[in-house]
Amino acid sequence: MGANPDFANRVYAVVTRIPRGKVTTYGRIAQSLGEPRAARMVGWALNAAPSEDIPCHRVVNRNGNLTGQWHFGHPEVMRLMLRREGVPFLEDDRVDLAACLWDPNDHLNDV
DNA sequence: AAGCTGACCTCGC
DNA sequence: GGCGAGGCCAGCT
Repeated sequence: MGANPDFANRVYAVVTRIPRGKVTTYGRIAQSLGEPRAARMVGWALNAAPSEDIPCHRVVNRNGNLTGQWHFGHPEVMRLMLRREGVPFLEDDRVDLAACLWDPNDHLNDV
C-alpha cells in the first residue's frame, strides 16, 4: 500500500459498513474521514482494495454515476451487483442516490 | 528525475 | 448558473 495505509484502512472500514441495497459516494467517505478534499484518494484506495472482501461496487461518485465500472472487469458487473441488491437505477450506469444513499457521517454511531 | 494521470470533490470567478 | 483551477497522494511513463 501507499504511505497512508491508515487512510485506506478507514476507507475499507466505511465501505464495509455500507448496508446491502445502499450506496455512498467518494466525497462522503472522504468527508467522514476528515478529508473532504481527499475524495480522489478514496477512489485510489478502492483501486488497491480487494473487491472480494470489500463491496467497492457500492461506492459511486457524487453524480450517482458508476465511474469505476470498468475497474470490475466489465461495466455490467457493477451494474448487476448493485441491481441484485435492489439498488434503484435512474439510468444504465446511474443509481438513484435519493433513494439508496447511505451517508457514513449519518451512521457513525449507528450500525 | 520530472511530470502526468487518476474509481473525485470543492471553491472561485 | 456554467466554466476553470486547485487540492489530495500515490503510481506510472
